[in-house]
Amino acid sequence: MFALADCNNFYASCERVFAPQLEGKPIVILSNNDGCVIARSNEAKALGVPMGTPFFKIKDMIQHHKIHVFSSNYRLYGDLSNRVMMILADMAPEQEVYSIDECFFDMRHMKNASQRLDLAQNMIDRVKQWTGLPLSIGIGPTKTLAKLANFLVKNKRSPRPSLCDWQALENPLIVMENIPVEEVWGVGCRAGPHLRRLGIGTVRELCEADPKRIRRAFSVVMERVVMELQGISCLPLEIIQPARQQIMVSRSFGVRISKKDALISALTAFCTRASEKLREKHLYAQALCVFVSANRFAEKNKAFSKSVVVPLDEATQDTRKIIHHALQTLNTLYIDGVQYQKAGVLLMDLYDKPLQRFDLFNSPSSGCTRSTTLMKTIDQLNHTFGAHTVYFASERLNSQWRSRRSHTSPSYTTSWEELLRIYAR
DNA sequence: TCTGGGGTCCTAGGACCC
DNA sequence: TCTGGGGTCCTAGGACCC
Repeated sequence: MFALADCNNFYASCERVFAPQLEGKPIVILSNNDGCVIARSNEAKALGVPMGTPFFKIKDMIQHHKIHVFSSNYRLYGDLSNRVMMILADMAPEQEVYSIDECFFDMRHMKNASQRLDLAQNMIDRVKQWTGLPLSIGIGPTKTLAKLANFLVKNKRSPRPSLCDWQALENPLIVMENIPVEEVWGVGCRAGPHLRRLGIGTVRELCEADPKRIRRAFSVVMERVVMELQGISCLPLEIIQPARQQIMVSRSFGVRISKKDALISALTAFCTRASEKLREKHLYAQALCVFVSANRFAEKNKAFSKSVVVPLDEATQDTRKIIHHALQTLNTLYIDGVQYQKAGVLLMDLYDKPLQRFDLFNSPSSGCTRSTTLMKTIDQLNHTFGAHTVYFASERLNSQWRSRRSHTSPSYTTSWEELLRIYAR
């Protein structure tokens, strides 16, 4: 048995924890650069704000319905997510953190359904009391069915308000009959229409399909989805996070930029952050990819995108080396006159130990330890005295590219300056 | 005018080996 | 006229997730 715990409308709920006057009011959260709607409160969903819409297309609607708008505040959401995950980890032995607002648990050890329901209810109550965040829990014999149980909770089709045990449903086939196939975990926007063309439109129809036929028409992934719906567990709990395979940092720019120094500045910032992530995870990169693009929504002949992969002769986690290679690459990518909209850096071929190829005739240089010490010192300074206490100078050449964030809430839980203030009269 | 960021896995096809 | 069989590894592109 698996349980899936999921925070309701996570980003919107995080904002509400520190702005309780917004309880019951419609809220939307925007992506970086205030581009698209990426989270909505129930009230905003009810008003018909679609997920993923560009903000500029719904500005009138926002004003008309007095919808509250927030730029995304990942420091706040990340911190609250950690708190929720820690609370839950304390209550159940085996936890897989699946995303910023979701985690799976192993519930095999729970003898009966009432024990499972009690534990789940305790989790919901404790998270609400300790963090102020609302949680839903779905329980099922496979991860996919636990997800589906969670869907029932979110859509108020569960017998209980915040949790649902698939095993306790009186007639699961009838329930499946009334859920469109697109709601299944693993069926995306491409497979949905394809399944419908094959005469499979509901979860029940997918559950009753022949797995081998589905495998031929799709792939082993969809075959597993069918089996999971049938109650055959194919996706185990992943308690130990598998090692990262790549680390990416990229941003859309606040305005279109055409000057090379703005791109240099942006890439320096991206490389700095990517290298920090590398060191946080104790990894070394053996290759990197640099990419730049112009407006991707332009007509085909105007849309422009270019990327270059650079293999490194030595795996590294040294920000200087990564910046050096990225900026060298920029010389071959940059075209005068292009209006750039986005750029990024991707670190690839990650290893948990440096792959060192020493010179056959010389002893290992001391460069390695010097580099480690320098990076550690920089990280410590920035950790102790705040981000950007020390940085690489080329980051400040031109800050034209910085993203728009016009509706940001304070970092209530991660910055002394931005703590919530309460006044007494 | 304006459209996010960061990941994973699978498959097909090409290159190469004996 | 007629051109094998059985592998591995790598990469690009597609699909999916939150």
